[in-house]
Amino acid sequence: MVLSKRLTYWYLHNKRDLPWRKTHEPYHIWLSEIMLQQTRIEQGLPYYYKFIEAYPSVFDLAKAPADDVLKLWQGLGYYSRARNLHETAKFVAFELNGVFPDSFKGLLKLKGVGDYTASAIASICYDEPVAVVDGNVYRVLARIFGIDTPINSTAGIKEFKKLAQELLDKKDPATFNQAIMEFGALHCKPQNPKCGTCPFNDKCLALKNDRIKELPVKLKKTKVKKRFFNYLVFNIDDEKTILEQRTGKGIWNGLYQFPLIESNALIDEADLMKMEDFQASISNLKIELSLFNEDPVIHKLSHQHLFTRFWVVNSNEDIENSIQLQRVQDYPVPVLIENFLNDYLPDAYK
DNA sequence: AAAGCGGGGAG
DNA sequence: CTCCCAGCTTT
Repeated sequence: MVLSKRLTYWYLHNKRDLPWRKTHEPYHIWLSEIMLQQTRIEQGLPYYYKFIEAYPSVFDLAKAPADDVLKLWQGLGYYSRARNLHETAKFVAFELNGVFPDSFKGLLKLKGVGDYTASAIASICYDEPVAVVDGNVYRVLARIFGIDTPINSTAGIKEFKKLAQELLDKKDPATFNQAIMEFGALHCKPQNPKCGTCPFNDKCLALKNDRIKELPVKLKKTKVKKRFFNYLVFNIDDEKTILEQRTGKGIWNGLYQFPLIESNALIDEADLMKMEDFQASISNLKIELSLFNEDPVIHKLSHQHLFTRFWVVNSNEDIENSIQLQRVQDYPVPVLIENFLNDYLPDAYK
């Protein structure tokens, strides 16, 4: 039997009941696909529900303030996705009269939509025969066909896309694409794949050659960089503080945080007082410093470990641009800040 | 071609 | 601890 037939048979009997599988509306499919980029379904699911409730149509999303969108995205990570999501919503709503492009080529032009996402939307919404290649597809194909070309090499990306496109059921690309991904997620898993009950265990080259654990091949892991964050949590008359919005190309672009002093190592109060950035932050204020956490919080990102200390800067003099402490939770903040706030803010403020 | 971008779950 | 997740963009 051809691969696509076995795959779709497996899919029909094993697929999960997911909300975006009840619709072919481009807005909902697009929203789910952006959210699920590099994100597990279990993690993205609650966000999907939140977004379709807050923004039932692309027009609602387009009209929303950027900070509201980021706030709703808070905790999901890769925040450029949220910024691109909003940009694309505005483009579709205001430039395309709310109608999404109806082809792979057209979809590919949208911000935040790459080869995978354009293929997913085009196949699911418009039955266009374009194969998706996500992490699941790489794994399933690498194993069944015993391919050891690195999946994140230029050659690998080309090779796997070509193979997936050949295998694709051109008559029902929507089902095939979702089937191969679901199969990778539930059956041909990274660890402990269920080879014993696999519909392909008669032909899988990786199983035959005992290479399940080697495939797929992925090029080198990046090394983690250590950074040292000192947040200045201003406490003005026990009612106000300062937040700043992150800008630029680094982590958490667009999110808010307390004034940050970054150092090259863990520092004490005396070191902090000597730093120019710190002196500039407090200007001529009369302050009293207290360290909130002696043991730094180690916030782990994919490529960085952030050793973080929160310094409470008490003062009775007001500062320009200060905001009410209660208002802090209205701003989109990194999980690192959110966790701190849950420890720091009295219950009355939450 | 390589680097950068989050947070969380599984083993 | 390591690996990886319905990847994309920038350099």
